Formats: sequence, C-alpha cells, structure tokens
Amino acid sequence: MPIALYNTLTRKVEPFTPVTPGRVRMYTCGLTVYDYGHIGNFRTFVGVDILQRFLQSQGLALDTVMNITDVDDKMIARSNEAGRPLAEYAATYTAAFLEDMASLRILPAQHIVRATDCIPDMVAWIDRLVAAGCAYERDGSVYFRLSSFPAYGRLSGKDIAGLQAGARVDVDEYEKEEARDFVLWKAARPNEPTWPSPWGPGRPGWHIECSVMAEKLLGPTLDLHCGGTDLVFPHHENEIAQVEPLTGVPFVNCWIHMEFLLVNGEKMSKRLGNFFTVRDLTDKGYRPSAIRYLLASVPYRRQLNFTLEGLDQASASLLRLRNFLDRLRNADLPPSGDPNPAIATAREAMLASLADNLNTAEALGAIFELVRTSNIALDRGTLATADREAILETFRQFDEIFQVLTPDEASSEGISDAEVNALMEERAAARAARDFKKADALRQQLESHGILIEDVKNAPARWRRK
RNA sequence: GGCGCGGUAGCCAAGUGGUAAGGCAGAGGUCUGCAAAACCUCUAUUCGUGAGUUCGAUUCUCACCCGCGCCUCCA
Repeated sequence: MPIALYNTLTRKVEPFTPVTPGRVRMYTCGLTVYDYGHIGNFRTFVGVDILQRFLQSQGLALDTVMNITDVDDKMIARSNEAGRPLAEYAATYTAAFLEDMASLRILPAQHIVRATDCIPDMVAWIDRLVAAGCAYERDGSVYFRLSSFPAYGRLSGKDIAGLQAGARVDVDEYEKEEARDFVLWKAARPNEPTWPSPWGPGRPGWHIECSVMAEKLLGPTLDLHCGGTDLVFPHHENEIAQVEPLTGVPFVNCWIHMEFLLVNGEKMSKRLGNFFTVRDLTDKGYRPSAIRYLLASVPYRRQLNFTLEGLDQASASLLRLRNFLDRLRNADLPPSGDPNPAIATAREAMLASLADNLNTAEALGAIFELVRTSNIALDRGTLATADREAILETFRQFDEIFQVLTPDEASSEGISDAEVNALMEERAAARAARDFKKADALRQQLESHGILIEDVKNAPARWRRK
C-alpha cells in the first residue's frame, strides 16, 4: 500500500519512499531528562510509535535511534540544586522516562543514545566543521558560522536576514562573529561537568548531539526524522546545517513534526507548569492504555486540547471496543465457509486511512463501524465462525498499530480472581434462590472493586475488570 | 511583524465540488428480576463571518474575526 506522509521540508503530503527499499532509517529527538516527561512530550512519542508500528505492519524493516539529552544547562542547574552528580541525576529521570514509555506501549528505539556517551564523536565532528570553515573558536567555545551555509532557513521557512537583527539574542556572554551564529561547543564554566576538546575543557551544545548521533548510526541520509513541532526551529534547522556541509547529501528526506498537546488552550509545558505526567494520571486512576488511546486518536498534525473529560471519553470508547471483543470471543456462532466481505473492506479502510498521513481518527471510524455492524449481526445471529476469525484478524492488525486493546495490568490493591469467582458463585446461588437483594449487594460489592458483571442467558454470568 | 496549525453538534473529531464518518455524553424504546453489555429511534437544513467563482461550496478564491504555536530553553 503506498504510504503518504506530510514532510515539513516541502510542506506537502508526499509519497514516502525509503532510500533503501524495504528499510527505513529514522531518528527521533528524545527527552531532556531533567524531570519526568509530561504527556505532551509523550504525545510526540506515541505519534512516532504509531508511525513506526504502521511502517512495520507494511512490511518495512526499521532502523531506529532516539537520543536522550543528559547534559545541558537545565540538567546542570537541576542536578546542582539537588546536590547530586549530573550522571546520577540523569540516570534517575532516564529510567523514569523509559518506564513511562513502556507503560504507554511505545516501542523503544533500537539505539537509545545518551549525549554523554557520544562526546568524542561530537568533538571530532565539530573539529571537522572548523576545518571546513563552517565553525570557529572563540574563548574556548566553538560556533557555527551561519554565513557558510546558504540553505539555512529552508526547513523552517525563516528568512536568515531577519534573524540577523538579533533583537532577542544574548551577545553578552559569548563573543560570536554574528549574533545569529549558534554554539557547538561551550567552554567550561565553574561548577559544570566538562569534557576535553581541542579548544579546552567544555561541553557540547544541544543541537550537535542529534546531528552526530543520527549521522553516525543512520547517515548520511535518513528517511525520517521526527520530533515535536517546536523543534523545527532552531533545533532541526541547525541539525541540517551541522551535517550537510560535511556529507554533501541531504541529511533527511522527510521531516515529521508532531503538533502540541494543549491545556486550557495553551501549550502544555514545564515552563507554564500546566502539565500532567503519566504518573499524575495513573494516580488518579486513569489507565495508560486510555492515555495512549487519547493521544493517538487525534491525528498528529492537529493540536490536541487535553482535558480529564477527554480522557474519560477515551476510556469509554476503549471500553466499547473491549466489550465488543469479549462478546465476539464468547459468542456461540454457526459455522460457515466465507467471511462477510464487509469485514475485509473495513480492514482495508482502516489501513488506507493510516497510509494517508496517519489519519488515526478516520482509522478508528472504520473500526467502530465494524463494531456496530458486527454487533448487529451478533444480535441477529447472522455472524458466523469465519466472520469471527476475519474480525479478530482485523482487530489484531488494528492493535498491532494502536496497542490499546490489551487491558492494563490490574492494580495490585485489587482483589484476586479467586476472590471474585467465589463472590460470583455466591451471587449465582442467591439469584437461583431469587434472593435478589443479596445478589445485588454482592454485585455492588464487586463493583466497588472495579469488577463489572454481565448476566448471560443460559450461561454463567461473566465478569471483567474495569 | 514573519512563518505555521486550527475554528464542523453539549464534548472529541473525520471528510468531500454534489448535498455532513465515527466516538463520548443525553432522551425514549427492546432485552433483563433489576442491572450491565448490545441493538433500535432521536440529537448539525448545517460546517467561524462576509463576499466571490460555480448549475451547485463545509470543501476552491479573497477579505475579515477568533484560538494556538514557533521566531535561537522547549516534544
């Protein structure tokens, strides 16, 4: 199936064709681990995950890299405040980040690279940039010479001349040739961890880390480079400038940028303090799968205004899908030869929507339509075993990408299956004796533990965890 | 100011030059001991506003209004 993706560089949805047929090299800008990630951060990573899983479902092999920024101004400030060594401080939040990613069922990149693991590579690359005349040293720091790279500004659509005026540039701390030049290597300052370099001790700038890791592991030309939309400028613009002068080929064929998560109509950010972490929400009793569903349900190029109400709606939608699957799996069906062709049509529609720049909302529409028509067929008794297999296969393909159908691990404070079954039997006995008062009390009791009961005709009642 | 995203029912949201997918919530009904789940019916004569192009526009063009973002901290 032909895949089309929106490319920030061309500002168009265009056919996606990897450089090497059947193989996709993609890089994602990860997190600066100075604190827990918030769900705005994770919206980007869920979006990337949907993209990755979809590409895989289309038979493409992936080579994936994500960086973790574990040294920068904020990291240093925070670790100093906490009175903990930078590496130790970073390790704490790196671990938390990976845990949160896993709880949201985001496939880890094959290479998760810490900035501090690649500093010699960065130094070497900066050295080459200096040698090529694209960078220069001043007082132990190294800057990129923007005037050496005329293509600068193409990705973000910026007019470099406009940047020159430099109204917002701090020129007090470092001596640059031009205000718009950006830093590649920062000279050592007091109370900062440092690494050796030809320009003296210091540390890398933020932008160079992604360039070097991406080029080293996936270069010279990547198929996809993903990140939040706020990274377009200057981060990704700088990445291009840092790489292309030395490789002479396009750094990235297709740039993918995920739109923001908003809260009350404003960007969710640590600076504004209006953020929720995954932990905040699970503490309120929300399930990671519902968070993932919400983040995935709005197409990635649309801003998504986050509300708890929206999360409730997502939970309810998800419950409908799971209820349907339970019902389908447990149904007594007549055998038949061929499945209803409408099921295959729904599957095609779901995949076609995703192939069209990851239109997840439309893909979900196709799935819910299949749910409704299948429920009707179940009611009428016209759904047969072959249909069930076809529907389950469609859902398998759907969930291979969306990853929301498997129930979350039950919380530890819940009651055990054995206890539930005992209460269920007690309730069944009460119902048989037409002691509905007792039966209802037992149902109430189970509900308080998050257990939902469904009475079934001519069969034992079913239950499941909410 | 420059660049970008968006304004579709109470909420979330898809979509197309030919007459509005889907989900959530709500109302009534079927089923049930009662529920739950499911199904049925109802819930936008209308897609920010105005003008234009067209036989016909929510979909194209222009103008305007409103929200959000980026413009060297930022997913």
